[in-house]
Amino acid sequence: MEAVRASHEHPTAEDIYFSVREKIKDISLGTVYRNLKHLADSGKIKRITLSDSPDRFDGNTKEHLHVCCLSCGAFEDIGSLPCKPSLDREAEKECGYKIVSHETIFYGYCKKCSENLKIKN
Amino acid sequence: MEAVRASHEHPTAEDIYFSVREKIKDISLGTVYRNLKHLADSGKIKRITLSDSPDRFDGNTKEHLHVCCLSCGAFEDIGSLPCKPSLDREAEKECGYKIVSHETIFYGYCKKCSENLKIKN
DNA sequence: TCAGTAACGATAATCATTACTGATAAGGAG
DNA sequence: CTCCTTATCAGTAATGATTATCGTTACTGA
Repeated sequence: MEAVRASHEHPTAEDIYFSVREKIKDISLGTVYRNLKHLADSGKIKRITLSDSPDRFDGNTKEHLHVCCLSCGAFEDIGSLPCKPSLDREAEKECGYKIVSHETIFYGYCKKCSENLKIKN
Repeated sequence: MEAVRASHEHPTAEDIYFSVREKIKDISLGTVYRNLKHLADSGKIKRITLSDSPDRFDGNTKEHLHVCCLSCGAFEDIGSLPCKPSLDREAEKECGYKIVSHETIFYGYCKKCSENLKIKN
């Protein structure tokens, strides 16, 4: 839990594994997965699933936006752009579901990758 | 391609496999995966990745919203709710990425599942 | 007709994740 | 303290979706 909260970089299970190993030298990867699952199921952390990359975990459970680089896979928060809090209610009216949350991910190219691509073309 | 377009229910690779098999009786699952990958990579269809379920594919490449049932896994479009077209530009300004698209998924409980849950409690 | 390429079916390999298995430790109840 | 229960762990096997490989077959165009 500390390890997930400490990192602001949406660590993967493996990242967590290595960071926890600095304190608990013989913890096993299975234990990390098990506890991440418990934390995610109980809502204390958030699991983020992307294609072509292992799941990431986010200690910040407040709704916020994410952006993902299609070239290098970098994954960051978009801190400041507000997400309309009324959106869930609107969606609820539209589809008849009881909405509890939503997740928005932007896809694009980070600064470094867009420059590399420009040079190549 | 036809099979993906024909279904409006965000089929999984396996769904596609069975539906294509009605026309091409001995097509293999590998071929289905291979072609779905080509179509998705070239932008002709969209791949949707969720946790705890296989990837789904969407023949409708126009931006639109999705909703997913946390209990039964049902997955549908939210047809009518508009997604602000300016959102990508706003996000771009905030994070410095060159944004090309975004994906929003709402999570909640479908009609049937919310009723079942009410009865249980 | 034939070389070159593209796509296929079948199956093996991969990789993230989860399940299983003993072993060990912790917390009562008597 | 001793027995019993419960929980957690490390280590490892199993799972399941997806991708890669391989040998073969189908298509194309000169």
